[in-house]
Amino acid sequence: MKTTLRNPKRRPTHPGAVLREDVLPALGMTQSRFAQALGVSRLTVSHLLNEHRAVSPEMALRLEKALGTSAETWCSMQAAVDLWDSRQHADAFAAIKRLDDSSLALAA
Amino acid sequence: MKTTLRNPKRRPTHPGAVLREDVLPALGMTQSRFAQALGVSRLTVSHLLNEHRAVSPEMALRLEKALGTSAETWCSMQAAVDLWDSRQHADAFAAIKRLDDSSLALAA
DNA sequence: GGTGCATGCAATGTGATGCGATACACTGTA
DNA sequence: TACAGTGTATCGCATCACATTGCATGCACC
Repeated sequence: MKTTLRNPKRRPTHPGAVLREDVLPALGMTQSRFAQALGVSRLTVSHLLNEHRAVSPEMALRLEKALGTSAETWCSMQAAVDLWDSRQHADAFAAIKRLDDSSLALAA
Repeated sequence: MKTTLRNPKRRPTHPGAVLREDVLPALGMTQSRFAQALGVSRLTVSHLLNEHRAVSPEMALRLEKALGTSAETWCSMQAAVDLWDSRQHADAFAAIKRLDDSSLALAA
């Protein structure tokens, strides 16, 4: 195997999944009312819950204010997904070689 | 006080500052050669070093491959800056009110 | 069956942004 | 003087978050 610490090959949980499976059911709110509470359109919530859109920093702050959860948490979850997705086509970075202290002086 | 754990009120360090003040000097590389090593244009590096551009997930992976530092670290630094910036005009979210368990059932 | 609500999705427009290319100006050094 | 390194401005391109409108489905209730 190539990777990694724990959890080899699964995509990290999308923040939208948490909202869809945990938060909204716990609140007993519809997407429309949740969207109203956040001050965004129904579409924005729908896209987010279906993992068709990422949590933006502003959305993270909205969730923080509405839910009391830290915006950092939402951003971290989103960043994990973004990074995982980017890693999937890591062949784009295959040509990048390590620059360590030994390579710098010589690489003139 | 409104916030938070330790809350310096200072803008978090931009990842570009780390590259500019620590990484590049330690490597003894010019921006142009660093850009070559990363496989991006000179402009991209320059903008990043001057904090005119954010570290994208792809750029974080490039830095990870070239420097050996984890992409998560770069993304976390960037997310901290983004969140701090968004918080500066938090008045945009002032209308959002807390949705706790007490408000849900009644809020029909 | 009909009505209305909740949801998903497509199309369109706007603004922001990451990136590249080109170009120009400034600075320091050979 | 000439060149390398850098900062910055402008254009063009692609992506994306978000709003709006419209349309479709599924479901509950009358």
